[in-house]
Amino acid sequence: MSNRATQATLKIPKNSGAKRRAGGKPRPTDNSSAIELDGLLGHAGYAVRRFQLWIFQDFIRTLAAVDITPTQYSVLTVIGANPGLSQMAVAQRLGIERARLVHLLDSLEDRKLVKRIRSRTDRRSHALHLTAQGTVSLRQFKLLAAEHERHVAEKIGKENREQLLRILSGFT
Amino acid sequence: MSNRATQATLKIPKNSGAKRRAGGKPRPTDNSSAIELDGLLGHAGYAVRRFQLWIFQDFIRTLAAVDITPTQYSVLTVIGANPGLSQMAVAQRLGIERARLVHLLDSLEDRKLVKRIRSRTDRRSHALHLTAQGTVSLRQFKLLAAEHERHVAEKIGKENREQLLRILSGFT
DNA sequence: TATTGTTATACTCTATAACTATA
DNA sequence: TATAGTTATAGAGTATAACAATA
Repeated sequence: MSNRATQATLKIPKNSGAKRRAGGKPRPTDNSSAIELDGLLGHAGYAVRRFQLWIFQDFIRTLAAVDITPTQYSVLTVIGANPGLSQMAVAQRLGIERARLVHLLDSLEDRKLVKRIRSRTDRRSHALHLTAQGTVSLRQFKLLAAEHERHVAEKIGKENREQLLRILSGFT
Repeated sequence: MSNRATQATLKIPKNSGAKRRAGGKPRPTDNSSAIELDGLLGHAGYAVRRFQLWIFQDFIRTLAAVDITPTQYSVLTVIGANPGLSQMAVAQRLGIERARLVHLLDSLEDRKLVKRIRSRTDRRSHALHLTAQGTVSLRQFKLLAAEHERHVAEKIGKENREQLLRILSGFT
């Protein structure tokens, strides 16, 4: 009923910015820039959603060569910083469903970036570790992620980016 | 390949905050608050994603009684402020796929909030209007949305919310 | 009994292509 | 030919429930 999905996924348009409209008389439906957004502009959620679309698109574009999404990056980073973590712990920490993390890890394990090691103390759980290759790769991913972060700074300004991080520091 | 979906949907946990862990000795996987987030904290995208999850959850919770999602609200608001707009125009303006907007409008039309009127000048397109009931309802939705916005201000601070809107004002 | 990881199902959203009716 | 709206399909993500192994 109220458990509704309200996406913020992405979309990297192939024909970005191209194709405006050749000639002919402009029709009322055409002047998209003149469309009134009304109250929407006063809503933090709207701005944040649009910003997140941009930021995720840029992240994916910047890390396209290594084929790593923001979610994959966050999983790798947390495992790298906390070797031996269980799947439950990673899922809770990042707010990912544990059922979904299974598939994410399947993929990362197939790519030899992560390994699951059966815990000896609690054989129900898996201790998560980066592989040697995963450790090396993550270093490269971090360089690219830093580049993405510079794009953010360019887009909204260095000072503004820092203020943003400060304002949202409570959401970890 | 790089056109990947990197969600930010939501999840309103039924058992919010409950169920921690009764007794027994704490296990290494249990101290979620001690888990190192490493570089993630320096990324605007991570903070923004977490913030958006919170904000959408609160929006949905606050408008649960009227069963309106952020996306539905944005569509209604734009139509209300720009009567006669075509579906293409709304879709472009809000960054919604036109194929998806069809279903969104089907639902809003079923609920008698919106009506599609065949354009007389271009019979391919529909001019979108709020119904009388839609106009009345939207006023109520806006009151609830304003209440949601106050929650945001309480959460991050009045000043911070205004700074946020200013920083992200470019993303419309 | 409870928890971890897993599998499975239903639903939402994105991306895409194709179809129709108009232009 | 091109465009607006529609329909359909595939993939990603969320929400849930159920199951096996283990605690």
